[in-house]
Amino acid sequence: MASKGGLAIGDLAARTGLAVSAIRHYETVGLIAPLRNAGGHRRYGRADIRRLSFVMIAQRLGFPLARIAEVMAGLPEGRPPTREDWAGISGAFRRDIDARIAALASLRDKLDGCIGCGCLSLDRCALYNPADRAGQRGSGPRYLMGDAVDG
Amino acid sequence: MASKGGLAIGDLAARTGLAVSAIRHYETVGLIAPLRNAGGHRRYGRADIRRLSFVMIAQRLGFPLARIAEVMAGLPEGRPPTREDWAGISGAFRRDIDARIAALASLRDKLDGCIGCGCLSLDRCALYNPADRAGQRGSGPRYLMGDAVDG
DNA sequence: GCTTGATCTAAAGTTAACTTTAGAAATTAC
DNA sequence: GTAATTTCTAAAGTTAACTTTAGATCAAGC
Repeated sequence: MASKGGLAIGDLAARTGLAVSAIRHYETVGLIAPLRNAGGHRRYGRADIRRLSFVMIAQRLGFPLARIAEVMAGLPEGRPPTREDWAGISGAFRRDIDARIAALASLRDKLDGCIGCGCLSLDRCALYNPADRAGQRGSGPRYLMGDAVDG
Repeated sequence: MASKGGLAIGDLAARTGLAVSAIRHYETVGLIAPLRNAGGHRRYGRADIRRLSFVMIAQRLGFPLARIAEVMAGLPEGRPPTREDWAGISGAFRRDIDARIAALASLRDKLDGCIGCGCLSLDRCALYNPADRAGQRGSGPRYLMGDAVDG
């Protein structure tokens, strides 16, 4: 492992638990920008471990990579990010999480009400309130609130 | 619109707000099983509106179609489901939702703590606690993180 | 110095949940 | 009884987040 010139992608993978292919993918979507050595191999620095850590946390919280990249664009370019930098960008996530929790709780309560009364009909059910139905457009997978559900 | 022999797929789409293509897709994944008329066109009954309603609600709650199909397999085959039938299967979702809310709240608190203290490091951060990491799906070897890395 | 082993790039495959397209047949409207 | 509309099937396209594959090059161990 090259330690003076930075970590090789395999080393970074071992440290973060991510797959090498995943790290390369994060680069293509703009989450990290490693240097290259003479032979064209990627070399990562200490700050990159932290960046990936943050990506992993944000993902667990249910944020798509595009959103994470957006938020991480707020980190400084030249210098390594400080604790304050991280705290700043995580604030944006906090607000999102709080909103998602509230939405989930509200839906749960409505589910109870609707199923309980047996309405389950489009004209009256609170769950169908059009005002509630946020952006439901486009194709591809829908990212709904909360963590991934597994059976 | 054919009303005596059941609803046509377009009528059902109009009533539920779903796209015709989506309804057909739900059939291929086993969520509904309409009859066919002499010409081979799908005919839906009143119970199908309710089934789709439930699917839409469950989806908004973040459940994948496969899971919804699993749960809906608990509905009766021969007779139309009663309110009790629906209440029974929605109970499974309720428990899931409550768990997800709790998980989100816990993650939010840990995010506050971790970012606040600036640790964001694999060895100590509560967010990396392997015990917390529930559904890690997908293929490929996922390492469990635990190796001390950097302070 | 040679043989592994790691990395490189680019492209294609995967899963979920659909949509879009294409050509044909059934239904409805007038 | 046409013309217009709807529906049919099957296949391919879309998005997100990756993984897999293939062929080539770089780096490391002995």
